[in-house]
Amino acid sequence: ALLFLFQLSTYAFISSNLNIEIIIAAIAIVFFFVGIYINKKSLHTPTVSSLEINYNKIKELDLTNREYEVLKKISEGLSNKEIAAALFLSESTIKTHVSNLLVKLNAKRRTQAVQIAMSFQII
Amino acid sequence: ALLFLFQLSTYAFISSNLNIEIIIAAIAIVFFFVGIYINKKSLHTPTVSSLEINYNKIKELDLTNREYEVLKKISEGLSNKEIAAALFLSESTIKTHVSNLLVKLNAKRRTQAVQIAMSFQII
DNA sequence: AGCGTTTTGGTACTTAAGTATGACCCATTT
DNA sequence: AAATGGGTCATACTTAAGTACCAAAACGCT
Repeated sequence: ALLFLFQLSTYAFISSNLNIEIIIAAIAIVFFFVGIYINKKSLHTPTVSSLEINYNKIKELDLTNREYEVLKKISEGLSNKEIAAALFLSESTIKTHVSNLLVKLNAKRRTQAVQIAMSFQII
Repeated sequence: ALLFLFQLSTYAFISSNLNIEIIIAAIAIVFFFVGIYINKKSLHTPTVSSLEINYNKIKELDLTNREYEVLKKISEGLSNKEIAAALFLSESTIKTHVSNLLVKLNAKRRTQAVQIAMSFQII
């Protein structure tokens, strides 16, 4: 893509009879933004990795889909009743999931579960 | 600086008798790296700020020192009893602080308080 | 069809969290 | 000296959270 852009620039210069300054400016601007684009791509990998979810860890912890869904809702600050309403389930079911969740995350409380989940980068 | 670079490019082209492709390539490369540099500068500011604590927001929320200390302990996943032990206070005192904290953060639960505090970047 | 797991839900219980109110101490401000 | 704000702690109460145990429906898999 870069090579194509470069060849396009050369061709545009040879074939056109535009002002030299304008051609140079155009090339400069294009490659300026190409630089920005490439840089953003390469930077996003390490930057986002700290925000990316470690799916392997989720499997390693043996969290089921529902348990993980509940975990995310807990981290959003929802009560069991609110989670139940959000997922169209009974509060009993949420309590079951939460209880299993705490065991798997080795947490005593939901607040600690959130803390542990963040340290594992699974939320 | 950018304008200077641009003018330098134009001057280099006019005064030299180098191959056109080489000139274009040189300009492309230079501005490509200028783009990377500018992008890195502008990206680094918000990246770091997302990890910094917004002390103005703490004042704005009218949180006292103790309330803020308790908030941090809550975010670490500690129970009221554990916070009391950590700060050498009674559980009653912690409950008072937590209650005031929830009002000031407009939260219904401690988990929500953590979520709100994170969104305000005060923890 | 049978097996294991997931998901769901219930009852009964204990513990933690959160609210409301009042009181006291201490330092700072008026 | 009196008022103010921060911090401490208590009692009494309500609500939420969490545990233990059980049971059944639902799902994927061989």
